[in-house]
Amino acid sequence: MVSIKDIAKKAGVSISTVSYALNGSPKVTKETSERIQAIAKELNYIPSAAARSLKKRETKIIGIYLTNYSGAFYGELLQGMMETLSKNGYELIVCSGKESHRFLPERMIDGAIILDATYETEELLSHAERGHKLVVMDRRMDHINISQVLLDNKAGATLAIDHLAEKGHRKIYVLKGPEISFDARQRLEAVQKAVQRYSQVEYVELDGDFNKPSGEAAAKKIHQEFSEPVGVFCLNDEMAIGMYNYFSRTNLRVGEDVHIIGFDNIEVSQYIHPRLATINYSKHKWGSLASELLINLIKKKKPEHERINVSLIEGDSVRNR
Amino acid sequence: MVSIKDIAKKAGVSISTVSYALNGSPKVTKETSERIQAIAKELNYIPSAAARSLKKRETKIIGIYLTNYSGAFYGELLQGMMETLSKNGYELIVCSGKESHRFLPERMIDGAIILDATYETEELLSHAERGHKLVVMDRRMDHINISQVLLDNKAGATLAIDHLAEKGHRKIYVLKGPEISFDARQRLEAVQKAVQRYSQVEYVELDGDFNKPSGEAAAKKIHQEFSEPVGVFCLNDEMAIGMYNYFSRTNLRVGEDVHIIGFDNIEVSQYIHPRLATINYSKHKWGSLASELLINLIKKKKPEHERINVSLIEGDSVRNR
DNA sequence: TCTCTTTCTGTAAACGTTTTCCTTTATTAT
DNA sequence: ATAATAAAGGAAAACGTTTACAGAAAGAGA
Repeated sequence: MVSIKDIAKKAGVSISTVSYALNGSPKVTKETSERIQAIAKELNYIPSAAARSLKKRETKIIGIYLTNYSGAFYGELLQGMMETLSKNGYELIVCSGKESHRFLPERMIDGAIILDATYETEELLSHAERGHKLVVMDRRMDHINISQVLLDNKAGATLAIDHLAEKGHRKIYVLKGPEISFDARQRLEAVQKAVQRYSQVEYVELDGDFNKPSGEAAAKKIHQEFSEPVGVFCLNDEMAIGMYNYFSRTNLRVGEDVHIIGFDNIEVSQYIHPRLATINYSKHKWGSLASELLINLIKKKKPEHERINVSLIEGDSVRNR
Repeated sequence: MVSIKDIAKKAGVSISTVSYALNGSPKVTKETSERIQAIAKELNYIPSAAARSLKKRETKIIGIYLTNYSGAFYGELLQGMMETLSKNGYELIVCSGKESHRFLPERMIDGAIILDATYETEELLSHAERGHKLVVMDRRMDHINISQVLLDNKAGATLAIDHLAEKGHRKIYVLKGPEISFDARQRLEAVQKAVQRYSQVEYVELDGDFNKPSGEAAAKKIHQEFSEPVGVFCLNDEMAIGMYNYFSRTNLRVGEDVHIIGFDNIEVSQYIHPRLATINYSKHKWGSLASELLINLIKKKKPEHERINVSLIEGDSVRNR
């Protein structure tokens, strides 16, 4: 491996001069600098990331922690992150797998964005305490080294319940999410508050885990006790898709007997039939804002708390009762 | 930052003993070893990834290069990679963005899997020449440091054309992919060979770029010159979805007037109506096999060339003429 | 008692950079 | 001619590990 030492030898200068030249420092003449650059190119020199980051104590890489890469959802999010990060000279690496937790404390990365409910808040806190910079997208945290950008889950859930109620539904199921998910908890909380405003609606909670099979299971339950048209708020679209799967094998029709609204507006939602009513928000903006806050934090700015707005998307899966 | 030096001081031993102890070397007594471990924990010691990889010349991280994270497709693929990699003590990082190209030569990562047509073959070759280990999934390369695992595009494309022909279609459109894509080129080549076997079919090529809008554009063209039922082979599912979008706004019906078959079997394909006929393969296996070959390569084994099998999935988007 | 092993621990070099602080040389002012 | 200043480059320490090698202590065999 050719190092800065080899260049120095060949150029007849010291390694410090080479380092300065390669980093465009004004401490070295333009001529020597150019000569050194030429030699570096000629020798096919490539700096060692390890050596540099050992010395500089930075890597110019930031990590995003995800539970799973489950398709549709993350594409836009990551795209948004990438854009603002690379504008600021950073690279993004997607970390997954238990071992990748070491990236942050070992300083493989300069900061991290967290969207992984399985990452213990305790652990995050201890990282922040050591001086690492974080942005959380999936929990509330208050710390000098942590910014947060959360979805407006309450507004979204309220929008969904109101939509069902306005369409005349008197029996409303809510398909819950996993207890571990902050978004699920917030949405459920808002739902419970919202239904209180409609004294005449019958409200039933069903267990779910944000995955399709739990949607199918819940649909089965609804099917079994079916007597009149009902409304269903699935706390995410994924489970709503599961419901579609189940009902397609029955005599119950979505948008006629069972009126479904989801949350997230994932890609599939617009292609299924009937179009799924859902709560939408810009995943791209969510990602880019998170990155922006992280960069600010690294630049020693104050931690910030932001919120992403949501809106209702109507679809034929919810119609008048 | 607490380093092994601090531990050594506190334990009253030398730094080498600490290093040995922390790495479980048999050169140090169990007692001292345990004592040192305890002190390390107490001081909250965390090794420096940079220092270690500078010395050991390895990072235990491998990178996957992707053009874009476009949802549905990559989820399973990455999952497959993660599983086999973490079984072998490696972490996976997803690299994207022009700057991330430096990860490999700078030895941020021990090896890379390539699925990014914009990565120049020249560049890959020069990396391999320097001794870096690669697995390519999107091109053919022969080199002592490069393994490859490719889809059986030819079989897939042939299956698709045969399916349309068997269903009695006499006019067949093929919606091509971008010139830069190896998969697109291979599929097209196989199509051209396959249609020759059906002397009575009229065969027309349309330009596409693997994205939805190009599917819509092609659909428009088909619509304009429509006179009788036709078959269409979209070289990927994404473009087929684009066609559905277009035709849903016309009087032409998919599965009746326009018979569409795709390639990839992405998640959406099974939810759109009518179900898209397509060519399927295991993305999970593709990913895990690629990882396996890379690990073999790193272990100084010989490069290997593997192929992923494909199969036909029938759907109501293609019916008898 | 002496030497030879064996077992444990320490010394120091190395990995490839960056950066602080010097030294040399050339330039200008006096 | 001399001193003061500026400009360009070099020496060396530092970042935090790993590891080849050397050394010391202790027990065993003669």
